[in-house]
Amino acid sequence: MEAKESSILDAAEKIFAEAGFDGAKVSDIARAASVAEGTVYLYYKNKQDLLAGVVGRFWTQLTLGAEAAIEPDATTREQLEQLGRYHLNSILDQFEVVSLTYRARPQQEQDLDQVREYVRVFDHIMQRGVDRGELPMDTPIGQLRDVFFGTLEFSARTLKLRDLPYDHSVVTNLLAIMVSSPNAAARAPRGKEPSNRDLMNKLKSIQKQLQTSGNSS
Amino acid sequence: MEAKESSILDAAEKIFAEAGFDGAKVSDIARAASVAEGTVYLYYKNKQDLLAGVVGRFWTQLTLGAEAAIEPDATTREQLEQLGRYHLNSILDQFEVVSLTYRARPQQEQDLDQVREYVRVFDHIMQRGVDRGELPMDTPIGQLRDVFFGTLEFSARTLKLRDLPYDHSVVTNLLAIMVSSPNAAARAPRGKEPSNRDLMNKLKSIQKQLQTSGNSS
DNA sequence: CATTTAAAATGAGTCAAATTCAGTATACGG
DNA sequence: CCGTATACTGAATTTGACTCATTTTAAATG
Repeated sequence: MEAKESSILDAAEKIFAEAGFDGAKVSDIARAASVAEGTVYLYYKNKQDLLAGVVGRFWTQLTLGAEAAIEPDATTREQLEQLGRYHLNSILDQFEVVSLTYRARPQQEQDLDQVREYVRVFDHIMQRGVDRGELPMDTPIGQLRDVFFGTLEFSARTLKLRDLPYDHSVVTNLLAIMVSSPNAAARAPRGKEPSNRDLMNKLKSIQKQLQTSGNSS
Repeated sequence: MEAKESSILDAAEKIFAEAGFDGAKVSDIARAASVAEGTVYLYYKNKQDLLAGVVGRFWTQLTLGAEAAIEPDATTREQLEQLGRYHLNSILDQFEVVSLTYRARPQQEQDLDQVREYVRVFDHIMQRGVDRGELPMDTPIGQLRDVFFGTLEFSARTLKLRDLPYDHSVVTNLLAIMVSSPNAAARAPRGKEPSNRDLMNKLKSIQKQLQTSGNSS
């Protein structure tokens, strides 16, 4: 049965989440799934592998959710905000499973495939942004990805530690940092250097002046 | 003996680092420390506690090293760069122990005290920066801390994954983002938007043209 | 020194789970 | 209805953390 496998995963997710990896007994998981202990081992090589199954499914779901949460024709910045909001919300919500991700990646192994796939959602947004020239990229995408996910994950941990709920300012501030805000110039009139727009305007006016001058001569 | 305790820690660190927490047998650690298995339990309540000892010692060392790596009268930005460089180097260097930190923090528990202490090094730098008005703070320090450590940790993971060595650009770019860089404008001439310098040059050339035109007429 | 006593160390034995596997049940094609 | 393959079971095995009765070491005392 196909359904049995997912019933085992459900049971495992529940037990792992409430007891942690070490605290969860395979026998408990088997019981919760209404299955004999040996049956679990027909579907998963061992307890580690079972955890990988749970965690992998979680990240796959997360990828689907993220793709749904992003409006295809929003600006890059808006999309990043959508992803950021979605990501932070999700990992806060399922903090236990996220933490278990580290346990599913034993000693020196590659990341889970499903995590790598999830991360691609970010890469696609950024790539599109660069292609369209919406982003003044002076940092490689790969590095910005670490900024994005690293910051959000650590922020989530901090919020959990302090028992605080989702805080949108985390996402807002992160984006303000990562993407030099489109209205930064308007917001920050204190810089001593003139903005490009200022220069461009002056340039246009001089050009007009030049044309006029040329015509008249 | 005091020395015996640290010899056990040394052995544990070695075995944990090469075999991971689950792979490490207490009997192996005992053997490596030239001590009977029971003796380990005289110093540490259990295997978890032993791991906490190893990890705690690591972060304490890291705090000392960080304080030594920071020049007291450098600017805030310089200090952040020093800490960033030191941090990234260290966690790359002892990646296994850093990873074990997650295992030493079982299910929902507070961070290790030693980690919290380490993090204070960052807070002090930032606080001083704010007090002196060197930083245009529009994001709370707590959030910037998550940006700083989150980014560096994820970057380290990425580098390890790709088998790459320390990359200073990670620190540089992080700082460029966190602290609005003083020379950012001058450094990035390649964006599709013309840089200020480009505009300024064009402006100057047009102006010259205008003058010439004006003179001739 | 010999002797007492406390502290430190030992390692064989206990025990809780993860994992295996010989045997049993179920389903399905002929 | 039978034969066979597949799915399932749970008792038996194995592994390794942890305990504790016993032994060793070291310091204090006379």
